[in-house]
Amino acid sequence: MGMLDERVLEKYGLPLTGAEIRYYTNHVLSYDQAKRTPKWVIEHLNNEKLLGSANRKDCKFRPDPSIPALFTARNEDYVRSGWSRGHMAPAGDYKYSMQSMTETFYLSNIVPQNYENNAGFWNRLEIYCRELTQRFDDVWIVSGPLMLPTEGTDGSKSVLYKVIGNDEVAVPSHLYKVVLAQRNNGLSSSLALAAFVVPNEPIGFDHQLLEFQMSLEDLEKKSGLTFFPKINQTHETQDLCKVDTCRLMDYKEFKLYITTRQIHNAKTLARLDKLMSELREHDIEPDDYLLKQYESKKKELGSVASQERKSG
DNA sequence: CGGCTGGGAGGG
DNA sequence: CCCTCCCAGCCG
Repeated sequence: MGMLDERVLEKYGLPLTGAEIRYYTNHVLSYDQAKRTPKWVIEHLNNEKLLGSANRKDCKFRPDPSIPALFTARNEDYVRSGWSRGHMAPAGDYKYSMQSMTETFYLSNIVPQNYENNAGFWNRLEIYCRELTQRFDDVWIVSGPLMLPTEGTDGSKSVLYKVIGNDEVAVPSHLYKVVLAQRNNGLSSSLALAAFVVPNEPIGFDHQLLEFQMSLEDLEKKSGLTFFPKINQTHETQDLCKVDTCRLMDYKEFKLYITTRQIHNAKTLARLDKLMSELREHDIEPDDYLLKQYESKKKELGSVASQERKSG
């Protein structure tokens, strides 16, 4: 009887969610076909993987070719929507592989993210995660969106989220990141873990990362996900923020970091001068590395200018 | 590092 | 004609 029912029930198949696990060259994710965003994205980092010359300027955002057209997000959904395309597995984690970096630009790895949050606090959190590879041997990171409920004036709770574009891509209220770091000591190893939940809004330099730490259990309850299920429960997992800094760059450190890269990418001498004067305005002392980049770029652009004068 | 926009070239 | 691509230039 039961067997017969099953056959009848499944005669034309059971509903599919599209949430099956999807494998890419160096990241893995589960996709939400209704929200047009990932549910979670996992990646692995070590110090070697951060070396290389893959460049995000050679990449472009595009629909994930493996996701059915009916369920995919498109660039038009994001452009002029008021929301930026925020990577979950960051492009900057894939300097070693052009193919891997290209795949992070698939919209299956992207959520609508507040511009300032993306370029600022979240960016600094990603930089901190990369920095962990200097002090740990292996780092695993799971990132994704959350829609957390808010409480109304009558005490009732509801989940309310915006959707953008014709494909109605869901805008998350928060983003989470679970960071697992392993240090090898000969035959044994130690684990440290922390979970962070960050509001999808501008977060200034007056906030510390620790303010956004959440216990793994609480995040699991809110997200409906079980993270790193193969961690041995009897093995002690330390609080990452007790064994490491969980400190993000402050304003001056960040400005110096950004300006160094802007100098590296500068294409005119006027731009170069502007960047240097901005540093002075903000009372930020250039370090040796920045000055070296500056001198090198100044020489390069100077010679280009003289070449153009000769040919023109 | 994280992003967006405008304009021009070129193909259908 | 429109659309796509690429590049310059811009911002935090």
